[in-house]
Amino acid sequence: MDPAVVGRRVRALREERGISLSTLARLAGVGKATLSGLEHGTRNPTLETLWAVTAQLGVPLTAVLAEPAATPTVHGAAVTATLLEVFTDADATYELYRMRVAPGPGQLSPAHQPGVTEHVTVFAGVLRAGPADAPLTAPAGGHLRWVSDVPHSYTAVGDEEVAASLLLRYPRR
Amino acid sequence: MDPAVVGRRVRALREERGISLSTLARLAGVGKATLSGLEHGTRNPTLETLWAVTAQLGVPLTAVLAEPAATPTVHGAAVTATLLEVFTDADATYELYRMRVAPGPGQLSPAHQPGVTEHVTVFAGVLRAGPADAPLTAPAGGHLRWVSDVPHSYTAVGDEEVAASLLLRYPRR
DNA sequence: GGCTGTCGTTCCATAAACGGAACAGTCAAG
DNA sequence: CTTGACTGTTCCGTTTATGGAACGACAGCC
Repeated sequence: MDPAVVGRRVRALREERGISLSTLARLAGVGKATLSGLEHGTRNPTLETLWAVTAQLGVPLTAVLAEPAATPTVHGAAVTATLLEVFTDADATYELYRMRVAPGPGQLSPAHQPGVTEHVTVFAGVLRAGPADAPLTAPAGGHLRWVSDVPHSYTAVGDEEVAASLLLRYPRR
Repeated sequence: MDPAVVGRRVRALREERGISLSTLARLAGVGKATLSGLEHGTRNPTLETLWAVTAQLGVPLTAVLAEPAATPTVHGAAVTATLLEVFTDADATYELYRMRVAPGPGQLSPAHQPGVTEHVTVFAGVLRAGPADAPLTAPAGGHLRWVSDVPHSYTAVGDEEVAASLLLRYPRR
């Protein structure tokens, strides 16, 4: 992470709108010194400060945070998954992944916590996945679901790479 | 913006991974007091702190900041859907949505082109959806699938808002 | 020339976020 | 029961982010 990048984006957004540092500081209710240091990357701003500034600029917080696009969390050799979204409700937290499974030998993943379930919707290719001792198979358009508190596997059937969405559901304890 | 929401997400992500507050604090190189206060929402964390924690959790900063809100394409009164991804392969085009259905009267959507299918995975709440004359019902964790070349409906059963993922499959003609 | 306004930076006392240590609570082993 | 390792919270001294004030620089105007 690079605070200088965040600072450059804030400054760029401010100058796009043609307002001065002094004015933005006053509107956002932060000190000029704070905003100056933030734009220079010489400070380590507080969430509250960054929020006040970006809200006044009319952009979401995420617009100024330097993100390496996505976060390719490589599960292993055959599977690559990128986290699309995390959300929580009263009963559970969910992680939604976009998943690709390369053809060839599959991949084994260790067990998760008790009660965790996985939900897969296959976009393309044919996927065999589920508990390692009893995997299920789904073609494009199909859907799989299993309790993943045991070791489980992902395998692409045939030569085509599998594209799917993977939803991990973690019940609240 | 609500620091308590950020804190809840951090805690949820940590507990999903089954690691203790003490361990995460040590791995992320922050104090336990800092992490405790962050999870409770009683602190106003620094970007550096939040970055260290989320990086250790393996999620982007945006995952804990309360604003995904990329492209809200409001289907109508009861249903709001945000497009997460578009995917095309040799046979079809897919659109993956995150969908919310508000409790109360449902919503009717007109027919799509012939051959279009919808696949819904319910995360929370109970959803009744499908062809208007023969809707299907699925609880949290359930999955629905229908050919949507006829008018179809979405209705939340009960008082709870429904969260779901919606996959639209458009066959290539 | 002086005067006035605004620009962005720097100085500085205050407030608060920080990490380490001490704390009570829980669980398992002996 | 005692011990030990662990949990998460709270206390507290240190570090640092904060906002107001002072600063020099520049522009327009008299």
